[in-house]
Amino acid sequence: MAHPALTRQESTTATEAAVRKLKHDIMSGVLAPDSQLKMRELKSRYGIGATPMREALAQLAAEGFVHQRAQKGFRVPPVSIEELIDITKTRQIAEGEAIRLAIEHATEAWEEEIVSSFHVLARAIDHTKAGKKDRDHFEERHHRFHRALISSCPLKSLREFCDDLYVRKTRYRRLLGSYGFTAKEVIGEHRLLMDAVLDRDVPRAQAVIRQHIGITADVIAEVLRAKNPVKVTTEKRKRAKTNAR
Amino acid sequence: MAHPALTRQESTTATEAAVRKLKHDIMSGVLAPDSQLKMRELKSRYGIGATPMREALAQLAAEGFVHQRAQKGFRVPPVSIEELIDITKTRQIAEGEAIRLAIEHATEAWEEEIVSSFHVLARAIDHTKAGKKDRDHFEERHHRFHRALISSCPLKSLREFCDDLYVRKTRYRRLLGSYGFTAKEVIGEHRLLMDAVLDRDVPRAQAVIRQHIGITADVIAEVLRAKNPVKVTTEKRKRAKTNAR
DNA sequence: AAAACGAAAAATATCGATATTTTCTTCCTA
DNA sequence: TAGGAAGAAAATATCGATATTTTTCGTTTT
Repeated sequence: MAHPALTRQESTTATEAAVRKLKHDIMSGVLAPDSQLKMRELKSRYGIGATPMREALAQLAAEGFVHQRAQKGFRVPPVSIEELIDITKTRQIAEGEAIRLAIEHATEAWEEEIVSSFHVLARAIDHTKAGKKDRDHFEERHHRFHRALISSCPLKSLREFCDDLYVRKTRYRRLLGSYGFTAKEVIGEHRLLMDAVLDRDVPRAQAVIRQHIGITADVIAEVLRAKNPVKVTTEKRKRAKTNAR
Repeated sequence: MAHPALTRQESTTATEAAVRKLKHDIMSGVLAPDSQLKMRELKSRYGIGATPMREALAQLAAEGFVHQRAQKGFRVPPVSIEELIDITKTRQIAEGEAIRLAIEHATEAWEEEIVSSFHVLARAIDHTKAGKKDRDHFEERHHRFHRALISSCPLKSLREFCDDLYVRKTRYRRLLGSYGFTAKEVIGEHRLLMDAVLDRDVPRAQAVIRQHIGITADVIAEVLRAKNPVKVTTEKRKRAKTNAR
């Protein structure tokens, strides 16, 4: 049976489980940016064989969560301020359009989901103590709220694009641990968003979302720059036993 | 190169070759929409083992070129008018923004690439006889021209999104074989695009690109509807020996 | 007959071992 | 002593076989 290292949830495939866990480990920074992903380590870490491990890597490579070079294996993508800026500006455009469409196609269910996801988010922010588990807890609710804002946008491709950009940016946010906003400020920011959208004020909603996306990125970029003045790329390292669970 | 089954190009991995060929076969309609992709057949068709085949499928599944269901294997994605419309509208928005940015960041190299890719495209259209090889030839040049239009847009994420939408729409175009435009009309359409962009007239360029994207989609949708009044999804079928080469 | 059951067959998912390529060491040479 | 083969070690990519799950198709039961 399959139980070696980590529990494989029932009715789920080994590949799926590996994708989920590997993605999480990359997003949360457990696996450092630019570090090499060696088959040996991955296999034992996630307790599966080469085939599903490789399949998971291929899938994540296609989504951009890992980089691949023929015959050179896989690595965690590096982070760069340039990419953060690119993601941010693109997201300001895409999400601006998505919010406009969402408001133009407003429904009651959409409003309800915004209100309730905001409530849950605000509560999570208040209770968060920056613990590891808490972080996942917060991120899940934060993601849900942002998805809710544009959920009534009828263009699926556009919604998915926004979601992709959201996720890619989240990686940057998470790699920094906490970043100087108080709970009150964070809640306030999101309340502004909710209010503008629920008022169905398109220009204001667009302005607020653009500002929200921009200000967060600015802070992240600043911290990134401070951490690593010139190159962000992590230095070579023999092993990362520390992270090896 | 690119022979029937085997012939793995040097310095290329088996997986990469499989990805390339499988993607082509799906895009060009050699593998019918909604048909099941059986490992046995795929392995022999592309002349590789299970591991790289599976890896290729996983990669294409992440990009949306094949669908996957746990324990049920892989299939060619179905086509639907709804998806075509979704892609079209989203692309009108995304490409409109990308063209605006491209014009705002115009460079000489950008203009040159537009002019030369247009020239090559026009020539290809004139010479095309709708043969199989010719189709690939035309598509390559058509793709190049559309990439050129937005190549000076500084937002990589946005450019890539446009490209993704372009490719997804191309599948619909290709699945229809030819569709009632004369060579002169097609060239004229693209010349309008080129002129508007080179004049650096943002509103006009946006209008033309939106119209260009929309009109093509309208024609495709019409043909699709005619072909398959109710459901587009292909009927079940035991085997597709015809295609199995 | 329709539903329900249960092997047998087929297809998917996974593993362990092997072939291939890259990287690292060591030793030789100019 | 820097440069560079040559061989060893490590890592990647691939294959063939096996375990697991789904599908098929007679057969039985109501």
